[in-house]
Amino acid sequence: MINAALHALSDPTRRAILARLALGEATVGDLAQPFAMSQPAISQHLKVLEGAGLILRRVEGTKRPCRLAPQGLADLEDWLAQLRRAFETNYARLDDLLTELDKETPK
Amino acid sequence: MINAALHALSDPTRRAILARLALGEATVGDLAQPFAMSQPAISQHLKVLEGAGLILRRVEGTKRPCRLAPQGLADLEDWLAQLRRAFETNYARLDDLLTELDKETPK
DNA sequence: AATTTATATAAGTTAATTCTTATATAAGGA
DNA sequence: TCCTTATATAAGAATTAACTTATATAAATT
Repeated sequence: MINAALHALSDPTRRAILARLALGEATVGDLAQPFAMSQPAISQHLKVLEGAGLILRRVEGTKRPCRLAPQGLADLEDWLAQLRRAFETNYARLDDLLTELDKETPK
Repeated sequence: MINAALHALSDPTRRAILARLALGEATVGDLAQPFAMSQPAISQHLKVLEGAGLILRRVEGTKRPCRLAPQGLADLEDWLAQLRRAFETNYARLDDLLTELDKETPK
């Protein structure tokens, strides 16, 4: 799932869609409007975001209002936190060592 | 910059490389070894990671030891935290709205 | 019932990505 | 110096991604 999430987030248009959704629910039309891009293109991006668990949609007549899915960030946060922990436990010594090496090579 | 970072992270091989580097410094050869992939392929991934500010390299004779770039990690965390806040505030607001709607529709 | 509105899906195109193999470069060791 | 090791770069092939236009569907409006 982290793969789907990061793939979804790697596209600037999709990130802009998320930013817009942070302001509140929006329909596909609302979301498409600010972009110089066709409606199907936006629908395709929304499918990717939904597949990654980053947005939710409901049915309201012919509209499909979208909103952010807070749970969708959890896996990504876990992954990043894990990377951070490993980094912290394994790099303390290395950083000191590299600093020392720098001092030994003055100029 | 966040664009380059997220693009870099969208590839599973590159994420695996970062995970390996979280355990400590490694040369290109070290990094290539666990993968069923040629050395040039790994070098190309490393170039992407370096360009995204996620790794640092030093020169040590003919070797090029790589390590995680603390700033790259920090920037990512900041971005993700910001995204999390956006997700949460929107969720809270929507929650309030739905609660209000509930009150207005008593049973 | 016919038309319009909101969205989805299909098919095709172009461009970007990720590999490959072949080759270049530069430091280390015999 | 010659050979080997470690890595980078170039060029090309295969795959995937991100668009497009055309069309389908289903609810809302007239």
